[in-house]
Amino acid sequence: MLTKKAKYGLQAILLLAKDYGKGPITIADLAQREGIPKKFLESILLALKNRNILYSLKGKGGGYVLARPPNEISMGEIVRHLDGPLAPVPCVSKTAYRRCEECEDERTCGIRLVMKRVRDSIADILDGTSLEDVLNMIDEARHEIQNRF
Amino acid sequence: MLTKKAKYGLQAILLLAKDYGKGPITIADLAQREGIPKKFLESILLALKNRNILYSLKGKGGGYVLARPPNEISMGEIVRHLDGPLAPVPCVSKTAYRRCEECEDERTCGIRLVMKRVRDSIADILDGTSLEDVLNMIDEARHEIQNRF
DNA sequence: ATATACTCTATATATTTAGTAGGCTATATA
DNA sequence: TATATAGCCTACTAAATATATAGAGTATAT
Repeated sequence: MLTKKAKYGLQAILLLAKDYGKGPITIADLAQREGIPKKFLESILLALKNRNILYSLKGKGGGYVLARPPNEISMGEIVRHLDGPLAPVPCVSKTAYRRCEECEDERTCGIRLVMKRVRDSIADILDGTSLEDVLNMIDEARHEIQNRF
Repeated sequence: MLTKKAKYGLQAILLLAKDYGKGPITIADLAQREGIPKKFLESILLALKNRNILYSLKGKGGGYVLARPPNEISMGEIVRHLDGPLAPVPCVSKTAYRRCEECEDERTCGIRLVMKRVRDSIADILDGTSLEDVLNMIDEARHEIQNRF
């Protein structure tokens, strides 16, 4: 399950992606528009900045902007940085592998064999979907709704 | 991330699947063989019994058995019952749908559009993999290791 | 100078996870 | 029918994680 942290982070970053190239947006503005506690969002955006997903400008007229264009930032990178590894068990994680202590032979662990498929599938989707892709998906969904009437 | 609860449950249930048809296995036996705290496993197996995944026999010679043959129990059913919905956000869950309060229009929410794909993919894998399938995967993995030498 | 806006450290609260303790109930079998 | 076996049920607790909040500090545009 996505935590609020990741969800808030994604909400804010999608606003930044939508207005990419139009200058910085303040934390206060993002927080208000999405109904996110300001102080909480502050710490989330800071984390994303440290990962070089966002860039910030201080002082008047300042705020946050994407550090890279929307097609160069994937959903996977964001979720991983805010919620940790995508893998359901650490022993199938590629970015944060950790052995299960008790596991006698990892290669023949049934749970691992299944969860590896799950991890690969999640990673394929999230790493294969950029912010630009998401914006396009939203547009498509909007058009579909229009065309129904 | 899978909780220990789900992991322990899966470990125990895979032992039961392997010896399906050979009579009941006690909690104490399962706990010892997998290094699981006995009392914790007790509550896990009870939950699986209430879901009609396991069946139990009391008294001497008693213990737990699968309530159905291994090909009729899916990984998805087990994980859902122990850890809750597979969906990363409640608004894309089929078994436990819940609306996001703040969300203005669910149909055009970017996070939802992406997470729906993730949910469907996880559900396809876990609901499409039975305990029998897992046992077969383990066997295949064993043979692969053999054939390397 | 001054207001704006991000940065950093510390703290608080709620919820979930991961257990533990102990008595109760049903059953096989001697 | 006594007894040991083995699951059932209720309650409690400790630790970790999630979800924030407070307040002082720092950089910057005007």
